[in-house]
Amino acid sequence: MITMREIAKRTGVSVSTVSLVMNHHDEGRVNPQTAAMVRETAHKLGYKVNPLARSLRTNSTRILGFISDEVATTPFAGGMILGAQTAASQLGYMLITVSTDGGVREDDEIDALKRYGVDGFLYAEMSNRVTDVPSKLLDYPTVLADATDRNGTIPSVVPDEFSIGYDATSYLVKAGCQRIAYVGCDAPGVEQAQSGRLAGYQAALRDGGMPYDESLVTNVTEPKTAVESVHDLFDRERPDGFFCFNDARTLYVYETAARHGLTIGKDISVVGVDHHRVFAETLYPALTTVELPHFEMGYWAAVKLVSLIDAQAVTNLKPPTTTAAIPPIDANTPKIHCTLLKKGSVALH
Amino acid sequence: MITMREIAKRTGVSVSTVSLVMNHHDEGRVNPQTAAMVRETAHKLGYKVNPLARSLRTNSTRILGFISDEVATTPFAGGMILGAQTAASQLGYMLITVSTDGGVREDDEIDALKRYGVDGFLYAEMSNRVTDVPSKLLDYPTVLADATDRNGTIPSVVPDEFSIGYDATSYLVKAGCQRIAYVGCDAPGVEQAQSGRLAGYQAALRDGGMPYDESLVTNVTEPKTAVESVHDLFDRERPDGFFCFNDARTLYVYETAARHGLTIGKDISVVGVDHHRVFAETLYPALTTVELPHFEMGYWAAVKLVSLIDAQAVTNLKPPTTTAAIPPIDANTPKIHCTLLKKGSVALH
DNA sequence: ATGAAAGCGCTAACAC
DNA sequence: GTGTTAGCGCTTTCAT
Repeated sequence: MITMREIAKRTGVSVSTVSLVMNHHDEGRVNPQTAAMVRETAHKLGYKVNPLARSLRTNSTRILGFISDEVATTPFAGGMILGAQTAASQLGYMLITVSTDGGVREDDEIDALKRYGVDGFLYAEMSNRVTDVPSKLLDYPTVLADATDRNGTIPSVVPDEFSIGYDATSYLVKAGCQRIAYVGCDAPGVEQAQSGRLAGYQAALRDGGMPYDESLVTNVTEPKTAVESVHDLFDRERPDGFFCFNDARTLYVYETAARHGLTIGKDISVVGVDHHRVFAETLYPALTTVELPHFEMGYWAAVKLVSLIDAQAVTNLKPPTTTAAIPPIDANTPKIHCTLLKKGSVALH
Repeated sequence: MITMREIAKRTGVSVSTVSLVMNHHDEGRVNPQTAAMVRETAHKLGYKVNPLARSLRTNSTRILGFISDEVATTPFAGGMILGAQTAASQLGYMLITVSTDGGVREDDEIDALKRYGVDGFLYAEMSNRVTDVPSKLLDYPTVLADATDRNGTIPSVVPDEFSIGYDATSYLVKAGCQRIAYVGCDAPGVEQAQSGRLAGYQAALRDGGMPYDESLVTNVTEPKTAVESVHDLFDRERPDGFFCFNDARTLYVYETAARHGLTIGKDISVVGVDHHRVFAETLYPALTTVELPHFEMGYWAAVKLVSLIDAQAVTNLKPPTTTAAIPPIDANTPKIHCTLLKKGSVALH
């Protein structure tokens, strides 16, 4: 490992001078010539600051803690983690991810993260909900992802549920569907997503000049009765378009369609939120999907968190290439409390 | 933050004594009375060692680096991460996870991890393959998960592919199937999995007193032609049992079955490897699944890595409750080079 | 403009 | 048995 002392020795200056230069605190304090030399040898030797040693003095590790459960059970956690990691990496931070499933106690994990000196926390849910932030986080900078704080005091990043419903339904309207059904979800915990998407569905119908008809809406909870109720919807209403709350509900529709001998993309149109990639990629290219912005939520939550920790670190951040589809948000986006993000990608086929 | 100095002051001893006690180096060096006092006040004050400060002296952070790509694109990464994190947590280590998709350069991430002082690396693939370990890892303790090193020098943990094929097929034999098909995969990169599972399939047929018939095997590569070839297999061979290489291939079979008006669990039996949870949970309870031991691979890879770093840290480890299904492996399992793991859970319905 | 020195929390060799 | 001391790599105050 190459240290400041090393490059001080080689340059013939003191460690403090090197420190000043390496931290860009040399403006008007260090001779530009000296500074240049220091920088040069540092670069030549491939010097990198030891963040752990630094943290001993500064009380700042540039480590972010990412907490969530369900990492092992949903395919969506990965996107959020990757988004958060991408932002962290761009800002010179590191991400430590812990999941609290697997029998690991949440409070213990938080303690462990604190021991490792994280500068702040990302607390992520895997489905937009109102949540209680663990009290152990309250004394640290914390940002929620895919959830909002019940008390409204913690900044959070959530998807634009209304737009998801609106865009999906508009797509079906434009596709020429006459009888557009909504296969929703009234399970507890997802009220935010359900109501937002339903409202978007209704608005898109209205803007498309179509009436809102309650009998075209079925809210599915129990897997057991799910196929039945969708089957029922098919028989009763003969919809020609379906907006599905999530992957499971898309499956119900597909199953029912197959049993009725109907082909998606020909006889009926389906737009599903977030269904598993394998469907669209390998089997049902005629399915249209609205992807939840998991990557983007992770990304902007991390940006927000870093801005809380060190406001000026966030200047000159360039948004990630992978999120070309998100609307032009400036570096000072994530507003406090509730930032709306939307991936405008209703894929056309 | 409560430091050693603090508890030294309170107890009236020196910091070094506290250090000795807290590191269990007091045996025969520190008066048991004093030791007890130290321990007591440490406990009372909730003292926790600062691993970062310690690492400055010891060159050991007790942080493990977990590297993989595809965290955002496969639903399986989460299980491995959780397994690794669980083991790390049990052994007093922390896990920093980085993924190299998202445009982040692998070498850069490795450098970053080194800067943060990781003691070793877990390098994970999302499908059992022969891989080249990045040269940047060669000077650190490293363990592969779901992959083997091309040079055979790096320890690795992989699934027992043969048993997967054998168990799945045996299940179909026991279920009374007469014509058992294998829907395999001959895409490049998964040769290990494909050949192992195929061999298991053949062995189970043999042991079941059934002939191996090549025309019952179809190896699917291209999604485009996939449904066709499975359709073809249905028409040509009229199998009554299917062993499917992975979730996509299970889907092809389900699709084809639906189109033929056949019901899984009634007309035909299907055993699929690792298909998405949502299938079994919400729609097709009659599907039988063999789950790849992602959690276990992550878990044992981490155990192995820690044993490389600090052999005696691994004593008195108790295996995680979540892996009750894995065979009784002792703490000294992961053998060097190639440890075979198997989740013996062919779920019966 | 630069360096000496102190100290972050901890470990370990060495004295007493 | 226990304390003193030095030092890990870095930042920062204070002399010079």
